[in-house]
Amino acid sequence: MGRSSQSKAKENRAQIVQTASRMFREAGVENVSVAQIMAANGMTVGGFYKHFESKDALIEEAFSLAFEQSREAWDEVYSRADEASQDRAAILVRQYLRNSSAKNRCPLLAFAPGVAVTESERPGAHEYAEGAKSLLDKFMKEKVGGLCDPAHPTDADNEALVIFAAMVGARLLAQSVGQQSWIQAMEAAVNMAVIKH
Amino acid sequence: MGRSSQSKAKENRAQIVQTASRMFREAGVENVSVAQIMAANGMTVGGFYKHFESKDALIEEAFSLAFEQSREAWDEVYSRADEASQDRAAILVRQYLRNSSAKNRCPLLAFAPGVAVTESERPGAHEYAEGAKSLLDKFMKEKVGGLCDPAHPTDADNEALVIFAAMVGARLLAQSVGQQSWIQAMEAAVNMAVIKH
DNA sequence: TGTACATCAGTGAACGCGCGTTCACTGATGTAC
DNA sequence: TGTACATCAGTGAACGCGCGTTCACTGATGTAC
Repeated sequence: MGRSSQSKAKENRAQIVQTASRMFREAGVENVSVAQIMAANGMTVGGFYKHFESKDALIEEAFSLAFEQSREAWDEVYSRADEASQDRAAILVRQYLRNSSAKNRCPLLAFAPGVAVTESERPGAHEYAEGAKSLLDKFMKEKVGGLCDPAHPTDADNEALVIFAAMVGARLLAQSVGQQSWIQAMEAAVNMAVIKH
Repeated sequence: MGRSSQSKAKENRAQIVQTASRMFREAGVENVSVAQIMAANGMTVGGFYKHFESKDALIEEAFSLAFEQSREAWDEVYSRADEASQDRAAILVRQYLRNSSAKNRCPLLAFAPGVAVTESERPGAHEYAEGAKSLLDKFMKEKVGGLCDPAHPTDADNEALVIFAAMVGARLLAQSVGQQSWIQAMEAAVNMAVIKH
């Protein structure tokens, strides 16, 4: 087991980020060790630092990748939705609320900071904020046809913001409370709201 | 420094739970050690296990206390609000969104599980779920005059659920994204929604 | 009330564990001639 | 093309650290007489 070729090494690096992104979403950043990530790729822990400066650096890349893939998934939902049919944003919301398996967990929730700490202290805080903004932008673009001016939101902007916040909040509460009837009521409620507006 | 009196010991125990509840909300359960909690009460770590079986047991009590104090705070907001004036739930929502200091952080967010794990694995999961349900119950009671049947929600139930979810989701996104203009827009949006309905 | 003893709240050092990180080493890959 | 050497991706043991927990000990409190 000596050196890998440059192309293989590059491939390994990408694999590590992808695996970490998945494992972080499934179990949380704190509950996944560097050694576990390497083992999941059939490697040992020592080699990790040939690719990354630290675990925090990996967290940043893994966060960015997770949000990127979420954006792609949202685009796919949009593209599958019949252009002429009902509100496409409503379809996204429905998908979002349904799709609560561990593997596909939304990074907005999986990486959410339970507590707010100074940005420099929390690894990946910058990437999380950027990713959250990008998903919100994508939602607003579809819902109200473009980014609103945060300083002067229109009524339509505000309605869309509420639905976005409710969508995220509903899934947070649903997965926490873990009572099926409440989850269904939450989903029905958000679905109703998104259709009405 | 020998034994404390029984009443003093009981007082110390209550202080530990109160201090832990505050520190957990400020910095997160994972980022506060047993030794730190004891030091904050002017004690050393060894005595902790005369009061609690484990850190997990303290977490459970601290969670319950935090939710209990949140319920009391909500009651106080309700009682201060003029009975005859506008929607009292709207006042609560406004308070909730404004009150984002670290010390008063809502346990719904501070203790939110970023990832869903089996209930037995995550300390305090039961207390969190119960606390979340109790706050939702209190909100629904004020907003639609009583607990709705989760299996057959009315339209008013659904609207209240959306506002509750949006309130929580908005604060989660606001503290994460940390961009003041977005926070204000989020608050304006939720305020508008709660007043309209 | 006073005395002798048992109790036990609190002490602080030590233990065990998992984690992030380091390091000397290996051997296949890349490169210069 | 072949050969000699340098490079460096990956290995796996070891280190340092913080944490939850344990334990022998202390001495004021509680209790029995």
